[in-house]
Amino acid sequence: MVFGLIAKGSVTTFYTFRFIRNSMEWLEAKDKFIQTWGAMGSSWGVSRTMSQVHALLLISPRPLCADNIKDELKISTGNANMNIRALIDWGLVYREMKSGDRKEYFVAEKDIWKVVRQIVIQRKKRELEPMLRVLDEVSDVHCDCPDSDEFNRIVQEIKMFSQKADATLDTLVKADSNWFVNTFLKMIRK
Amino acid sequence: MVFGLIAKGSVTTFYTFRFIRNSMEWLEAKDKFIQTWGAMGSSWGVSRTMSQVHALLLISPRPLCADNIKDELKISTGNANMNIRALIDWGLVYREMKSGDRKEYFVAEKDIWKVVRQIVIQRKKRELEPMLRVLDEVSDVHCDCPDSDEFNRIVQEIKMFSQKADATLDTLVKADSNWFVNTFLKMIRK
DNA sequence: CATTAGTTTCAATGTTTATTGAACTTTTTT
DNA sequence: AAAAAAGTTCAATAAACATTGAAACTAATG
Repeated sequence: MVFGLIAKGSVTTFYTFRFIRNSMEWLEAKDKFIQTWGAMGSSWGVSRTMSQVHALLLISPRPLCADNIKDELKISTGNANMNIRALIDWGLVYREMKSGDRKEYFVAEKDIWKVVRQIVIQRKKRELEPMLRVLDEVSDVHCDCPDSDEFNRIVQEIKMFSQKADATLDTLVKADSNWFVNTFLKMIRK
Repeated sequence: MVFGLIAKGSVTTFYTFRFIRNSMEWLEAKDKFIQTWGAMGSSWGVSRTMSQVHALLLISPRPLCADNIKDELKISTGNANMNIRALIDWGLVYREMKSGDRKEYFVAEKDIWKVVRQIVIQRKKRELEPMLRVLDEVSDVHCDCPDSDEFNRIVQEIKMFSQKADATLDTLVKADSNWFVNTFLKMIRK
């Protein structure tokens, strides 16, 4: 290992070059993860900033307060607040109090299986179930127009598929982490 | 059944009320389906108009040309063109020629299982695989900073989960429609 | 009970993303 | 080979969506 002496103001500080190089890598890696998680969010219909706040909390070993998040991501107080609240609504982040401190702190759910489960539960409720209701409303419309047969056929097909997906997701959501891993390992093998 | 006579300009037209009522319902149903499919798209990161074009083609019993789509959805020629092309890129819509007509016509893939499969293939390629590459890049960064351990732990967990998901989706994509239905029926029952 | 630290709200503003429309290219017809 | 018809591109514009910042609110402290 190579060592080095670096003057910093009047204090001479002792570092290993390896530490310096990896320290850079670490900051880059952290930033890249947050940016990528944010971009992924936005291509799945979740706001970029909300995903970035989520990423930041996921990799943080300790609870963060709104101010920490605001500073790290260089966003406004209001924005931080709104996105933290949205994450709590999604059930992906928990509030936490420290005794002797009136600030609120936040921690992310760290168990990835629980995170995915929670997202499935929420999107099912927010999108799949309303879609099923609409499919019911529009299905079985009779008329002498030549096009309504095809409409009914397709709507029926989508409805049946969605119901199947809905039921499957229910099962998935009730299952625990091991069940998930095992089932899909089995699926992969055959 | 109840009949009615309705004066329309100088011509007296003969309708059944039932036809009139259901004709309204049909147009409403069609519109509601297109609107809902569009809204669903936009909450999953797909442009509203692209999803609407998809919906329109899904329920159409015959191939449509760009002009039909432009008129039905009241959008510009350029917009129609761009979104049709994007749907072809996604593998959800096919080009079709009619002999004795120089216009291009378009048909949607109507087998819902194939539609879902195609979307899975595309999103896997466009999002899951790039994400896996980034996770590889940022994983296993060592440094003396106190936070890198948690970072590595979480990145590792996400990486393992994503690899599992990736493999599972590969299996799903290779499977045929019946396999899908049967497997998930089994999953639902136990 | 006034002060302060922390949180929430929301109109104004800024940013991103989608759409138009007109110019341009390509292909077919006369 | 000119005209017509269809298809494509893209800069300007419009619409959707996210962010700020300042004011309002709430709860804890001296």
